[in-house]
Amino acid sequence: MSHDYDFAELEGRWSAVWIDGDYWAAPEPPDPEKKRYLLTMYPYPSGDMHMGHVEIFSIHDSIARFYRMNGFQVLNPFGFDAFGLPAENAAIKRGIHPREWTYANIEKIHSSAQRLGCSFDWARLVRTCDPEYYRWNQWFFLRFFERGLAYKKEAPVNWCPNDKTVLANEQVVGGLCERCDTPVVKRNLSQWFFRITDYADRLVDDLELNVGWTERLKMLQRNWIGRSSGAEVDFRIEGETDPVTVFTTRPDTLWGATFFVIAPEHPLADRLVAGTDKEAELARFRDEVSRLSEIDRTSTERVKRGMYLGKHAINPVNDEAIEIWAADYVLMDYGTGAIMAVPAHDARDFDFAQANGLPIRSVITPEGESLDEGPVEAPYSGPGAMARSGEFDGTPTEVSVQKVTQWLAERGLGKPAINFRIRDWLISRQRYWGTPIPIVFCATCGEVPVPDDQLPVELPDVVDFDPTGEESPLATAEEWVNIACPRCGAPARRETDTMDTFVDSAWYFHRYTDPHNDAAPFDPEKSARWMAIDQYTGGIEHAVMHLIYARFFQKVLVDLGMARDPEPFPRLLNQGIITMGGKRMSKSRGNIVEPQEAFALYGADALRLYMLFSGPPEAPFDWPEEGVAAIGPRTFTWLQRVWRLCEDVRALPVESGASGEAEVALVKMLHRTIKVVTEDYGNFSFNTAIARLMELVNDTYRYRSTGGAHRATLDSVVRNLLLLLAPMAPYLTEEQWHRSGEEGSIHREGWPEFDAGLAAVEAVTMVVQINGKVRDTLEVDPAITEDDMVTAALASANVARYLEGRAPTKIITKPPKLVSLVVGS
RNA sequence: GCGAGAGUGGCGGAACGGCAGACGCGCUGGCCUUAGGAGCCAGUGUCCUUUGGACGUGGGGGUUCGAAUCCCCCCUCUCGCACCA
Repeated sequence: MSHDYDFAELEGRWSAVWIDGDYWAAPEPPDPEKKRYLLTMYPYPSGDMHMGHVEIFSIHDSIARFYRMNGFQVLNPFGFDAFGLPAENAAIKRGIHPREWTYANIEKIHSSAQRLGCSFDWARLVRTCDPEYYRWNQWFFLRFFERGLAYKKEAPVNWCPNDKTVLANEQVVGGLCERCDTPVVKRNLSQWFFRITDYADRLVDDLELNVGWTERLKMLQRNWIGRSSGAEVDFRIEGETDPVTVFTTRPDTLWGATFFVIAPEHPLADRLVAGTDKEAELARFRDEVSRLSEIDRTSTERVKRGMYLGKHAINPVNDEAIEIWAADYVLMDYGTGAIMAVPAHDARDFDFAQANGLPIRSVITPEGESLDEGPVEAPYSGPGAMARSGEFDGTPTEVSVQKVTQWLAERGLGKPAINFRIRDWLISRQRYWGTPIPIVFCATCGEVPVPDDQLPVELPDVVDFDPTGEESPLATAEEWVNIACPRCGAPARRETDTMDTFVDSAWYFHRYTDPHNDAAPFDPEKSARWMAIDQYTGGIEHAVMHLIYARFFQKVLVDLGMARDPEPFPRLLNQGIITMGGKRMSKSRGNIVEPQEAFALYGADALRLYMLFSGPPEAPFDWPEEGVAAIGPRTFTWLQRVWRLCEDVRALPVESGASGEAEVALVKMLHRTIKVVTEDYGNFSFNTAIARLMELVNDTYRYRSTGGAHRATLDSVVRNLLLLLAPMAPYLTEEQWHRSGEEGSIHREGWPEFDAGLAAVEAVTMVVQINGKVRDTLEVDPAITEDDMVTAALASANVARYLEGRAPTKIITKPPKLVSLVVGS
């Protein structure tokens, strides 16, 4: 047996043992009290794993192993988010099938994850591009369709001219395509949507259940859903029979409405100008607006533009006739596409009123101020008392919104209303590599769902999957497209769009609980045994995509009777992103670092420790310029140091040395280490856990270098050190565990326990402060009384020197660590 | 513009109302070695001549016996939303 740390040899050997022995299989059924479902976001196979994956898998795997050693029954599954655009684009570039490219990458990541020592339950591996998986996407689509939660409508949608497909709102970031950064344009298309807006309220309310989410993430979702409550108010329109409804969060400012604005695209605009000389002007204006890009239109720098439509609206609270304008700052797809403009109390209305010489009337008086009779200098949108509002004058903001709304409702002029920013989830994609939407279009029957027993609708082997921009590549598979209508048998055509891949990831965590079920997506009973997920780990970049879609799906599953928990992942750990030169690591930027070189030079354990030691899991991590070489000095040499310590101890004669003061000190250090390292694991504070273990190793070396050789003490140190290190460095610890003659895997051992007496410190450093400045430190018994502390402090020569004979006017004691003396100057 | 978070040695980071800089990198020195980009041991915030002391956590103010930590203002950076009525 070699005595060197031959990481390559031992890591290869143990990896095979663990995998062949199915070491990480979750017990079935689990004990409900002892179960832990630990999930990490499954990767997209766009190549080999990169350092971002290495980081999150290192964190996640350490958590999983820690729980296992603490006696929990752990489900720790893995899979691949295998459908999607990059596969197709790569395939087009290389002239191969996306499937080929995808499976090749799955192989790479699969083997890298095993090489890294991830303790996934490999038998549960899920690949979303397998028909055995995606048939259930189709099955869910049909359930959604039955309940009216999936529907097709024509609407202006986000179109990425580069990827030649539509995108959901969540996939447009700053007006650019989330994947390729191309500016997105609007196109009017008939598309499939999931009715996520029906769940908007629950999605906001239930955020509170996610106790293990950061406030930041909850707020991100809250903002994205954008719930605002207020009132809908009906305005009569000159020359129209039906009133037009506006949405406002400030019905208390109704008396200050001095004009009325509708979106240029609003159908009312056409009717108002029909037959007047303004017809052409409106057409021109609308054309100008439509040619603006999303980015330009939403720029706050831009001057708001609009035109008077020549007609008036009647303010229902005072029957005042106010001008109706069309303006580009009012959006057709929020609220009702029409607003009442209150320039005195809304910055946008104020800007527009000033630019167009429209009247401005203040109707809210800030607290403690009287109504200003002069011209309004700036909009005031804060709270205050109502004014110039008839019977409501003096009503404060806290109650005015509610009172006015009620007053409107009683007169049939309006009602309470809630508006959301979130839009229905657009799930159609005009691309090949995805789940076919299981719908058939029949001339007589319309949209006909594919019957369950005909699922899966398998993806045909289309040769030309280059997107045309007009039609999904699936449309070229004539034999596949043209089928008989499942209802009437007449010739019909299949839907040729595929589903957004975020549908796949919206429920994959349920599939893991029952991955081989061929009669249902999963058995709800099996799922209920493991759900909800006890700890989810993954990137923050999914804050408003995957994490909202999956929460939505979960709620639908609850409504379908297939799930119990309202929230799927109440605890979520977002790892910090890995950057290189300050830029996010990504395939498209070409700054990906793959782990193979690190595996070869330093091994998986050193790489894992390097990632964990770099800082807290949530902190961003900039990959160093020296690259992989940084692993050497930071963690590889330390692992060698641990290795040598183990070998050194084992070479000592069993009867060597005698137990004395030095041994007791070392044992106490060991127990303190067990205590704090256990706490650190509990807080996912791996960097400090490693620091504590380094201190233990340093103390042990110091003990050896000063002649210490008590074998029994050292054996205990080594044994516990290995156990504490095992979740983070699974290979070295397993090897040394066996070299020490232990039976069985270290990863199936129980977590070490500390002796409270031994872990307690017997002397603490007591600080003596005078007027807040440290003047002396004394070693004292932790059980010291306050009186003894003061006595000891006053007995200090240093303290006496600073007191210069003066008696302290105040003495503060914080036993046993601090005495603070206050003296007058 | 609105909202949130963060600023600590040469570097990654500890501490989060009680000895600032744990641990590590880097650097310096010693030991060992035929040799070392190996290993072991020690030192390493800045300034002052010292035993010892002064200063020090982006800047300014405040609360407190005591502030990196709590509060207010400002600066810088990062992230999110961006005409959402």
